[in-house]
Amino acid sequence: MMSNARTAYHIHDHERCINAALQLTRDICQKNKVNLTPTKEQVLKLIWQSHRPIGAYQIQDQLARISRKAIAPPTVYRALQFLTKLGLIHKIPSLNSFIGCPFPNSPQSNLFLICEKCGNVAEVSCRNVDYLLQKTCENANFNLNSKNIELFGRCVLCNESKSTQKLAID
Amino acid sequence: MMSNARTAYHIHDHERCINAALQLTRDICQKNKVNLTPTKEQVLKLIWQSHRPIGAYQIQDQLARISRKAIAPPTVYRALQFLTKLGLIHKIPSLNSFIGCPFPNSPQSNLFLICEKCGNVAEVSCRNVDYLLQKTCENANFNLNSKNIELFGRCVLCNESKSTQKLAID
DNA sequence: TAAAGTAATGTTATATAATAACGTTTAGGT
DNA sequence: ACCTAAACGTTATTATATAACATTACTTTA
Repeated sequence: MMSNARTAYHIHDHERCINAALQLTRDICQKNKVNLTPTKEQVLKLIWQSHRPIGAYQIQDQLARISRKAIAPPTVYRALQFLTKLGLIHKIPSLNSFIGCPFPNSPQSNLFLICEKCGNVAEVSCRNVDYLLQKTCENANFNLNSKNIELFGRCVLCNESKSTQKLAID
Repeated sequence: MMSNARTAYHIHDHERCINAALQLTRDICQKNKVNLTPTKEQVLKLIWQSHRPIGAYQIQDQLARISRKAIAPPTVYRALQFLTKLGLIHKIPSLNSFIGCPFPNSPQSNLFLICEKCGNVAEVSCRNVDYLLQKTCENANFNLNSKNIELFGRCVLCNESKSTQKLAID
């Protein structure tokens, strides 16, 4: 089982998350012989600014501020599509927003642990879950292709500190 | 394990699905002492017209045609919220659309089996999956509240007939 | 280096989904 | 008949996403 819950939900050196994501991204782009342009890299960085998913129009705003010029939605959505195809980011449909994938090379599909209090999202990649869902689908004669698994609840930090809201990242 | 995959993905007497849903709905409204108005009942029927999820604006169109007057989005969204709160319908976030719940009384949360070819969606309610996800969350110190589990693939019918597209309902 | 080709980005407009805020109607209860 | 609360209507707006086409920039080849 792979998970980034330990880091995502605790105070940590987030620069390391960003750098790791960037390095992985460059590797994967090279491997796939696709061009990671400055805009796309910037979008990835913006998505990785925290463990909270971010909406396309928030990205648009921030991108416009950074590049000191107007950015139209298609620019953002193109970058998002590019990164999504490579498995570097995920869309969380119920939040209409996007999050960086901590282990884009994982063969399993991911569960999203979405903290309803602090908004941080961790990913878990788990063979057992994959296997059971596969079996469940087989029972229903359903040929499984892909999954979106969103789990809502409270992360450790938010659970411990009922009253005072602490954020792992802000 | 409860599932409506057998009916949803096969040719069947859909009137029975509709009637069962209506009956359950009336019971549940009575139990909860809430008022199932004609509009809300009509929206439920429209959602249950097939096993394919339907968008709010499709509902709006059809409702307008049936009632021979203009219907504004809030009317539809109010009905959708009402029905959702009672667990009678579900939103499928990745499709921005709504589907009738075949077993609103189930204690487990549901998996959606979404056929990418014919668009029909079946639900599966499964203790094992619930249990495993609960355990997985506990491992991550995550306090699970609710889930949205969307599984994409091919239903039996669409899998068998690779070329000719058959629809269980149309 | 010029021309041609292709990838990336810009631009404009529009489609689609959802909600806010407030006014009006209507069905029961007294 | 009058009051109340729920439901519904109305208007406007916000949020999310994409289509279609123009322009730029980068690459490759002649």
